[in-house]
Amino acid sequence: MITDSAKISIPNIDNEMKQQLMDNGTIKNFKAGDVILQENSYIKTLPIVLQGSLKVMREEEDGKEILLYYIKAGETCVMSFLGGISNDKSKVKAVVEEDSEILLIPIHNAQDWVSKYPSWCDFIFKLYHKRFEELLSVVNAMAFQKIDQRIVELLNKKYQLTGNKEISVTHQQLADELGTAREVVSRLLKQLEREKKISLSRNKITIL
Amino acid sequence: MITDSAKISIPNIDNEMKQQLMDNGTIKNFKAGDVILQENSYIKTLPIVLQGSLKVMREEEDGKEILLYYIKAGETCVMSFLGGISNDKSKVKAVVEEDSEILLIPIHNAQDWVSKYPSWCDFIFKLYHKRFEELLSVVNAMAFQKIDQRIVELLNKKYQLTGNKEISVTHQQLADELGTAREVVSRLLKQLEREKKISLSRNKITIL
DNA sequence: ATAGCTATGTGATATATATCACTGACCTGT
DNA sequence: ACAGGTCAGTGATATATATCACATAGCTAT
Repeated sequence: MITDSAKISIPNIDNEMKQQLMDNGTIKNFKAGDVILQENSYIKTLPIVLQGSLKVMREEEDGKEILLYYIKAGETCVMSFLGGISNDKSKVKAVVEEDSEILLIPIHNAQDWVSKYPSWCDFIFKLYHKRFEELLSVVNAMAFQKIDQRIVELLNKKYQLTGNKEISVTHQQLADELGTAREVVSRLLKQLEREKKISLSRNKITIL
Repeated sequence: MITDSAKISIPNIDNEMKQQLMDNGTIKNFKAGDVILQENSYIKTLPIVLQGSLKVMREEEDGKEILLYYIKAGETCVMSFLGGISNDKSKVKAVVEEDSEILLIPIHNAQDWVSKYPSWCDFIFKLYHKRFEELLSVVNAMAFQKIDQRIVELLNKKYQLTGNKEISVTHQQLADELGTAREVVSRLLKQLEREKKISLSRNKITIL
């Protein structure tokens, strides 16, 4: 399958590598809300985000969940990488955040390339490291910060993702991503509005 | 510097690789409590634990901290790996848990070997993955579990580390590792003792 | 325009954990 | 055996968050 080379823009990936990605991968389009990777499912492909973004969540049986990090354009899901190789079931859920175009690479290719192409190996290592630091900051937030600070940081992350100060999200969604209750989020958001840091309307929060 | 080959037992590391480790590494001994890696310090060596164990903590400025995971014999600190390469300051603190013998590898060697020796690359990737999952379980614990459950799991981890049901630890240490207060731990331990799950004495907790 | 749905606002109350204040128990060095 | 330190036990209280219960607001389809 031949895909459009122009679409693949990954930092520090050389042309030979890019050719491999094009020859072996398949491009698919997804809509916001689509689930790319289910918790406890087996992993057969490595998703590389070409456009849009995914969010990766950890989920508890009872439906409670918490946001781990976002996967942006030019990045991939490291959990899929070694998880796929060791034939693990996925321990996380990946959901499309913004409408996305995703390049799916068979997991065995992704593995082979590590020893063949230094730029690929480097790409994977750098991402592992980035995710590791992001997870660390989740741990940090949960251990040392109160929920109001965490809400502010989450809103800022969403702003950075899209560059838009108008964030389309419900209180329930924020509560889910923070692993808390909707009422808690509503109250704290109201407080932030009183402090003139944000303004609230239905399905939308605007950063001031 | 030539070190004793017999001491180096790392799963799936071949002899050529082992020779490299011996030729380029230095063995040092540390006592329980020694700090191997300070938060915010630069990283110049990759520590491989030959005997004993380390614990890796995340620390907040005000002295509050939380346990991330243990590094056991035959393992290394992945945070040091790419952190060292990108010349990052360490975001974690590593403390010797049990008296340890540690092989220190210059960080540039560790990096070079990734492309030269597939077994080394594999070793590093597998560890990244393992740590990733451990961090995930820390996130999980903090998000979804109450402190009493977390104490029980921490005691079990410590038991698995040494194989000894008598655990030498103070309530303060447990509180630090869980990121909570000593009184909270004392009360919950007392409760566990009433339930006949453990028995308490000064500096020691015995799992029943 | 109405019905029905989803999202939000908010009081009341429950619970887990954090903090403060103090006591006594145990250990170590002299 | 005593002094001074560290460790553990525990009441009282404060705080953050979770849960329950309900009211109202805004959107959507007919």
